[in-house]
Amino acid sequence: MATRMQPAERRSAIVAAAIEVMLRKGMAATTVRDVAEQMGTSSGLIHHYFASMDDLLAAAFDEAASGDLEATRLALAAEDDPVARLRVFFGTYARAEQDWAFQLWLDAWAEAGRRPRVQATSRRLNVAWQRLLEDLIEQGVASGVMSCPEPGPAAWRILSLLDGLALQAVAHRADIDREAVIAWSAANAERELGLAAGTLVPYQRSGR
Amino acid sequence: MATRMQPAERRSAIVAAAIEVMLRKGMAATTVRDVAEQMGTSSGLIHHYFASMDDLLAAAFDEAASGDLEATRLALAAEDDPVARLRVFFGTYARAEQDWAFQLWLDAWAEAGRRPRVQATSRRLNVAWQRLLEDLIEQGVASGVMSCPEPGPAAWRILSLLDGLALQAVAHRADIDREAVIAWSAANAERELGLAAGTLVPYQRSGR
DNA sequence: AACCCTATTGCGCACCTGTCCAACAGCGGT
DNA sequence: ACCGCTGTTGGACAGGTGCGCAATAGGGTT
Repeated sequence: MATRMQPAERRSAIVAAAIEVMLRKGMAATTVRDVAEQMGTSSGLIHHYFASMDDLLAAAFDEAASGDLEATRLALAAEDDPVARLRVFFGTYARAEQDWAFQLWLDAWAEAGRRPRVQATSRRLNVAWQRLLEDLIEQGVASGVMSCPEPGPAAWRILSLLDGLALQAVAHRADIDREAVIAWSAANAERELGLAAGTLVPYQRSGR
Repeated sequence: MATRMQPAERRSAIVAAAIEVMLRKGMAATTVRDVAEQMGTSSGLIHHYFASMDDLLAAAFDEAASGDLEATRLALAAEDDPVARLRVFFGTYARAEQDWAFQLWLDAWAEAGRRPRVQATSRRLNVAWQRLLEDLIEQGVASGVMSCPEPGPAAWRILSLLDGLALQAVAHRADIDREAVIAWSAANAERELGLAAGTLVPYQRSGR
């Protein structure tokens, strides 16, 4: 019998195991028994903590994705200048979306139709990312270093671009020059926000 | 007993039924029995024409997605001027990705990990779209109306942007001003290709 | 009209899924 | 040392899955 744990610890242990399995097999293929085996416990235990599979998957996705969001928030707080913050945002967002992370988002979007709580979680986090960038832009506008008539739609467009690039990177499994991609999307954002070229990414590449 | 059909007809009837079900329930939730019921025949019949479920889903996705590709090719052929063609491309691509179509692509990408043939089909079509746009750009450059140092990456970036916008539209179920989105992405492409502002979309909106 | 070929049937098989639950076991308080 | 609360077990259960196969039926040919 597996050693008894405090409810809070056990709960997060289950979530951690679920994340592990999701990354290995994909969200749709993750089963109760897989998670139990990953933890080395019985399958019944999982339903003692989570009312349904939808619950568990939502919690696991939340944990995995919220981590990136918090990491970005933390990195942002370390900077004072709005432009420097924006620069950090591009760096961490692009890194957060790489490899496994974006595949998880894809799974969540596809699964959203069948799993209400996964859908709710995905939507909530999506909005949080947009709000984060929107606030960043508004700070920049307020301090006069940026100009942007509609921070909301602008944030939304910039995120769309980043997501689209991540999507293409996953769709073609081909290796992609991530640095060039970041540079291009940053250059795009510079135009969008009325910043001078090279402000966000000093090391411009060959492409326009 | 369902009326006997010619192999070719029956095969495409099965594919049509599969598409119907996929659109209604999502690719992952589409089962052999669902498709059979949709056709009003027995489930065994499906395996008489398709070796595996992977096969069937790939064929159905291929049929559904290739349709949009061909429609765009056809619309393109009706124009002579490279710029006019590009304008048509933006209109039809944005329309092709709306509603159900993009959800299908999402399903395909998420399912790709578990279904080899779906993965192969998705990749092939993805490349075809990029090639189509790349050729378009090269024609424009050759005739001197566009300037673009790297047509390949440029096409890839433009498609990323369009896909990202569609992604956000699906993720937020919120209604989105599609015309404004098209206008913005077209304006972006104008910069990318050295075209004058308003060349691709005459009716510019409020946003930058 | 007889016949053959094959499209079509409908069920069986083995396996997997989420969920539930009675029994069990170990830790904390008495 | 005892005992009760509850974390944990492991299997039962009903349903669903892709796939295979012997039997059937119906259209085209002779």
